Amino acid sequence: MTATAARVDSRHTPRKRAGNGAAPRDVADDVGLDALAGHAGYAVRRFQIWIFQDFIKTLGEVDIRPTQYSVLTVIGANPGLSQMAVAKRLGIERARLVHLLDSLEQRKLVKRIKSKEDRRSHALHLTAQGETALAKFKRLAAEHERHVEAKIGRENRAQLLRILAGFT
Amino acid sequence: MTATAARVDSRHTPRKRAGNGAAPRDVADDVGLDALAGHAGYAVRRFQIWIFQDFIKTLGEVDIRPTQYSVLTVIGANPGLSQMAVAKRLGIERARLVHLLDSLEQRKLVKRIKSKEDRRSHALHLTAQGETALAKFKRLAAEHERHVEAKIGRENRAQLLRILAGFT
DNA sequence: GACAATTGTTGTCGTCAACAACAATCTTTC
DNA sequence: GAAAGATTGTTGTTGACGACAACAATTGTC
Repeated sequence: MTATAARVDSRHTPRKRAGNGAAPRDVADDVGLDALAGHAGYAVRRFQIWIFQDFIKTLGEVDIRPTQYSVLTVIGANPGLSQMAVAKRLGIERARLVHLLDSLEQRKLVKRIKSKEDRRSHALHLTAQGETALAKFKRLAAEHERHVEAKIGRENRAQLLRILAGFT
Repeated sequence: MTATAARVDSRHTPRKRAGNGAAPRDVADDVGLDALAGHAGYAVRRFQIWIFQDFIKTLGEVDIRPTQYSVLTVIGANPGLSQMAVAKRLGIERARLVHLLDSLEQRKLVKRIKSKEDRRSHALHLTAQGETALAKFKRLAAEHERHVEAKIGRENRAQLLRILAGFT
């Protein structure tokens, strides 16, 4: 007689599964989500939460979050970019990028160099320390990608990247 | 992969705008993102931002955000659930659900009914008003899904749902 | 040279996830 | 049956993040 809270008051509960007489194992296991099953946004949101948590955990030893990683990667691949260019490319506000760069600059990973051509802007570069650090970050990120493969399957991950290639 | 990756090629198409404002397609278009192209998390994040913005915009006339919609849908499909059960099923904190329900209850869409079996918990139900409102929300959400199809293709959307079915 | 636009910066506001603490209420254990 | 422990709803804080607005310095345009 332990199924007090676990048993859903099934007076008005619509029949979702036919004849499933199994005992409820956990509270939310027999809660139907049928209406949400067909929504792409919900699935994508849940997946994105999972993938970010794994990224944060996998890169936890170096204390790098996904947004920081993307900033470092873009700067590493395109040295000398302005803050505006980086923000526009990554789809983040330039106001937000200020704080991100403050943090990364304090950690001696990037440096802002006053541009000669346009004295309003800063040319962004990785420090030497930042380059070696980014190499390590990339190895950990590759490990994270393997976690993704293990989670959804190698072929499915490839299809996902193909489907969403237009958003990068 | 070292510092030689300064690949801001000479693809400078100097299409300078006329004195008119707002020509957002110049600075970042030729910035290489090669390193991020293979990262599933980045593509998923960008896609999730797009899909949420379209959802918020499409359901803007009724002022319903994705999380609110998911809460209403789950309650509508499973009346009498406790807050704990809803939170666990949707993967949101029960602390967060409190504010969400406060808002939805103020709008007369849901009601908390003190449970008789477990006087700590609340049984969640849609109001009559909430049920008719949810029907409208679902029509708008279906319209949003058509936007997704138009964006990534009907077949790709179906594959996406299949790949991410385990996360719902 | 006057005027508009851009860049980096600072600030505020609201959303969201992650915790921590608490009172009220079960549940377990002795 | 009472004490100890766990659960539920609630309040609060913290930090990451997106959106916006305002500002000084600088650049471009007329």
